[in-house]
Amino acid sequence: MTHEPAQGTIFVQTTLKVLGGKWKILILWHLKDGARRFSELKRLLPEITEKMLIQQLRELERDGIVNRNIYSEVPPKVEYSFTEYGLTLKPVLQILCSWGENHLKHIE
Amino acid sequence: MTHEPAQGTIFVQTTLKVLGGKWKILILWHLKDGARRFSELKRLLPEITEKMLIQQLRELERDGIVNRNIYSEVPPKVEYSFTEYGLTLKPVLQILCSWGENHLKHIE
DNA sequence: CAGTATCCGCTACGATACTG
DNA sequence: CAGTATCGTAGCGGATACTG
Repeated sequence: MTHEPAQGTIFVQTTLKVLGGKWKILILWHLKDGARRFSELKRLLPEITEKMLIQQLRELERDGIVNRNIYSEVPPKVEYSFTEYGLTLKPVLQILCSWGENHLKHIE
Repeated sequence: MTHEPAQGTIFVQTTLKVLGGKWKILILWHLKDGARRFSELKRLLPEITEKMLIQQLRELERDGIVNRNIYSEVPPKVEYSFTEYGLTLKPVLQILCSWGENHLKHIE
């Protein structure tokens, strides 16, 4: 499938709107193999602040990419996972990863 | 090819470093079908300022993604195009575009 | 045409403290 | 554990004017 540059611009921008933000792609990367608890994500992304983590998760939730599953326990437990629709992003994540891997080899 | 999440993080971050910046992906999108002059890119991206355009082009040049071809004419003519290595990004751009196209259908 | 050079506002992001 | 609530700031990006 080929795209006219003019039209394609809109499509690319759409994707960028959903995946934009400093942390979203990285968050999704850590969700791609299964659900993660809030605290797990914090541990996996040591640089991120709680504020940013929750903010970006909320936006991904609003865009229908991730689910927020609340377990009514004590202590509280919340897990984030891909929605079925969110799974369509996996090839995107995969190619971003592969390109980066190749680029590291290329520049060393 | 599957990646361990831990390692993969580095790869994804690498890609993000190269493609990061508000305009880079869009600039590359317009270069993907052939060389473009500076003024063409300005016209194709009406929202971008000259400063940002040149800045992002320079960074892409430094990363070996695009070539800057100067024609010693009057008036001056400069064309930007993918390097051979930069062409490896085309599949990435293509998938970002396709996903966005599908997402637009999905949300309407 | 293809840039540079300044100046500056905004907001995305961070640090910290607190809560159900 | 899983969040809120404030407050503060760096630096990304915009506006404008100028140049080879």
